[in-house]
Amino acid sequence: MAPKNSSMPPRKATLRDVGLLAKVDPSLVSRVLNNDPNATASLATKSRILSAAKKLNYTTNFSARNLKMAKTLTIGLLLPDLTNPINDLVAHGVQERAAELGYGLVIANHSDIGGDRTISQMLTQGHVDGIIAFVHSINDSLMENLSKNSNGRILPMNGKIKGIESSVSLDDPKAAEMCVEHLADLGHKKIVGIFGSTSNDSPKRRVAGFKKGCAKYDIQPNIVFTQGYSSHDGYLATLEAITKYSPTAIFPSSNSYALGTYRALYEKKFRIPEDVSVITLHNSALTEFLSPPLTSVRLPAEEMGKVSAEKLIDMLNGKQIRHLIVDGKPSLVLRGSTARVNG
Amino acid sequence: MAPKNSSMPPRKATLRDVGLLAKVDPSLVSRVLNNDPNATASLATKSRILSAAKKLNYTTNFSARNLKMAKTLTIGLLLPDLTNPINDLVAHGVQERAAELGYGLVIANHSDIGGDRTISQMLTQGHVDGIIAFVHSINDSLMENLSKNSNGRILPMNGKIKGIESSVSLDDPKAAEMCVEHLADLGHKKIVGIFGSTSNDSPKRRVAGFKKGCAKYDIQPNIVFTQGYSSHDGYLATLEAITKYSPTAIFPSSNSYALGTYRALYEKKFRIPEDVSVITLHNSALTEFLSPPLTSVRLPAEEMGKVSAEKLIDMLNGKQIRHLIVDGKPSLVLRGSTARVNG
DNA sequence: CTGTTAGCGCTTTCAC
DNA sequence: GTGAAAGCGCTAACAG
Repeated sequence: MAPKNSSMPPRKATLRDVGLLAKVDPSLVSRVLNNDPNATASLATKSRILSAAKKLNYTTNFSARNLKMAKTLTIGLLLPDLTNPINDLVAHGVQERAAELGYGLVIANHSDIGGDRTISQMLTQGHVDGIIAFVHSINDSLMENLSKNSNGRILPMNGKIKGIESSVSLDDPKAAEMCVEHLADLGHKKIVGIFGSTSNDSPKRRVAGFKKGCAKYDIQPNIVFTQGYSSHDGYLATLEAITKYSPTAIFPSSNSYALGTYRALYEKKFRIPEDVSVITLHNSALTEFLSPPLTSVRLPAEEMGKVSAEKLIDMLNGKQIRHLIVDGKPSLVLRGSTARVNG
Repeated sequence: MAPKNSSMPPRKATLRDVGLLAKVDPSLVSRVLNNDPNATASLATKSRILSAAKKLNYTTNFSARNLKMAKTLTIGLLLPDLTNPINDLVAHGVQERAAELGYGLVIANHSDIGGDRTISQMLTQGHVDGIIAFVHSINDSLMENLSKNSNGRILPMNGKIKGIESSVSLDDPKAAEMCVEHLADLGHKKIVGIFGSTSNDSPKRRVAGFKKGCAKYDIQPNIVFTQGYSSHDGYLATLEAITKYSPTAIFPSSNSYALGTYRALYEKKFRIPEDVSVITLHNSALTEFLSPPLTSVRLPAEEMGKVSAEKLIDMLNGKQIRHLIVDGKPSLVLRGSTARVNG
């Protein structure tokens, strides 16, 4: 109504403003608004404060609170990229559990220019209290340093990192083994697995499961290793797999690889699953919508997000976390990309 | 070496600590470290300060700085989900330009539980100075409110939002038109476009381009509208398109839709491109790796990210931004999903 | 039940 | 060229 000195933001309300309006001290406002348990206010004042806060549209200034409390109640999630469909599941899990525990979440991805800097700044400059880092989002040794410099406020997810004592992972070995079992049940003997370098923990564990499964059925454990983790790497590896092993089944160990596998088989005019069966790890929107839909072994990715959030926050509260595997057995999701072997 | 009172974090160094070590006042340290132009320090002191800072591993406490300066030098990017492959491009663009301008970036996605709250909190609680919001990440009217309550520190990206005076978009109409042109050039007459509700700006503009293209070639502009924006929606729409129009070409207007289109055609045993051609908007890792690779019209998604970052920061500095379209003509990326019409 | 006090770490006049 | 002082908005003892 009154002609305010328009266009310029009416300075955000502070605790002091609320206190003035409610005729109480700012500190009391603080206590009431935060439901401080060891501070009891009369119902009358409480409601006066609450309505004053609402009227003034008060919201906490987090810079001030963070400065005072020397923490941000926010955690970060570092992802290698934004394209992998399981990121969405993981992020959802992290967000949900973090929120339950009173923490906010920010996401960063390392395809960002200067992502290394970005991520370490998030920590050292007090944007977040700790970080959940999808393995290999950034250089392992960088991660190790960061962890050391930050008193271990980094939790590797989906695999271990050398030099860091904590991690949250899934039962990748079991899942990889199940992939082989499924193929073996369909009569496949000529199987090729596609994996990243075993100098990294996650591929190493998947390879182990793959080999175990192969051994069980007396199958030759053929493996093609990739340079990186992209669909293009999966594509190249598949071409190599075809020429080298003439397989009846291929096991690209990630969704990204699988996309490349489909492409290579298409190019070389192999039909899926009539000529070659394909199976991968992790069920997702992608496996559901590929043509043919991609048979996969489901892993509890969202649950991994939840557990990670919980454990990181435990760590921030001084608890020691070791390496742990998220509960929940992998399960086969039968779609259209696997079939009984020909002949 | 020295047995530090282990395990507990050695309190982070502050400006005071650096000042003490360098024998100068904290305020001088601040000026030097920030290259304050109206403060000249002798070379000697300057170097003493710099080395002290390095020795103590000093980093700015952003909570304190933000509190003092009443801004965070951080912007937020709100995405509808983490699965759409163009997000990666957009995020990269935003990050790069923001960094150039001295701003950090945090990402949030609305598949997050309580994402509405999350995102508005980012703003009102001072985590970020402003937000770039991919359209329809959150409810439009919520976005409008948020914009009003935050003095317009929200910039819609990839389409307009009713009630908000600024936005950054791409030339979707032109791109949609080019899709039709390409199909027409190949002799297609029975084309179906798949679009979201035209009550939203982005689909509306794509539909306009589609119709314009059809008119130019005297083609019937058949359209199937979707409920949402997922692959599943694209799948359902494609089934409808097939039964209703028996098309020789389909134009799913997004990558997500296209995945569903592929799936539906596969299920119904239509071959791509022999029986039905498919073309979509936005070139990405997905279009490259689908089988067959998906012909698309490339739009400068990363550039849209850059421009958005720049314009949002302009807004934060008080400049008025209207609705603008990012420069850069769309271009056809020929892959394997389109072919001359049969017969 | 409520107010007073102090200070988190930083930037910014204003002195000298 | 450098220091002193004040204060951003909040919370946490401690009083009363």
